Amino acid sequence: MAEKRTEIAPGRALTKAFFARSVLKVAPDLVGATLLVNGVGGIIVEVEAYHHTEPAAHSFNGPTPRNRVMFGPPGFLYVYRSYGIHWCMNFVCEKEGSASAVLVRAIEPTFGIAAMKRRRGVTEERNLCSGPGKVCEALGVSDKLNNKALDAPPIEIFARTKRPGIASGVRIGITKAVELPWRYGMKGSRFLSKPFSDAMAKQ
DNA sequence: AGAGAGATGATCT
DNA sequence: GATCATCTCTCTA
Repeated sequence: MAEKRTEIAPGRALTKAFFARSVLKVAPDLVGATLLVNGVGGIIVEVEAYHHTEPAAHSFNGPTPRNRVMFGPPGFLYVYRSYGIHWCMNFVCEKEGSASAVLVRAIEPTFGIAAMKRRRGVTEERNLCSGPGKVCEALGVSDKLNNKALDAPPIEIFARTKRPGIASGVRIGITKAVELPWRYGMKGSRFLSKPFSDAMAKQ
């Protein structure tokens, strides 16, 4: 039988103004948007918000060489090395100095699936982009894209055309501010890094 | 299906 | 020297 796919088409291209809002508004608004890097990517199904006022954020202790992009204007990409092995990508939000960002945690692959399979070394689509490190490997994101504008090549982000059901819950893999429910995802998606518990789910 | 451990290196104390 | 916004493999069930 045919596999169920999300029925959200790419809408208009997002510009920096989209990101110049509260990170807690931008994050859920990104669920359902389409992210492409050099034409490869798909529908964002899971993100997390980080803000310099809470200790889980890289910006919590002020600017450093690594996190300086977070302290700049919104609409730029922050890429960092995770556990010495993986890359993770973030969209800088709010206003200059706010040092807030949205971590891209999972994508439903729709464009360039063959390239993603080759880069990841796996064939199962559910395993291509179901985690922040996997997303960057599949989309070819590394520190070379750090500080790149989100509305210019090689990055394209398109608004969603309809609002999906949004689930929220606590963030994954962190040791500080573990109680904040700043993880957002598409309800019922098969491409999440981890399911949302029903208790935390909301419209 | 869930738990545990190893890989691997930049960043910061 | 410790920490870490992760992933994959192996082991037990």
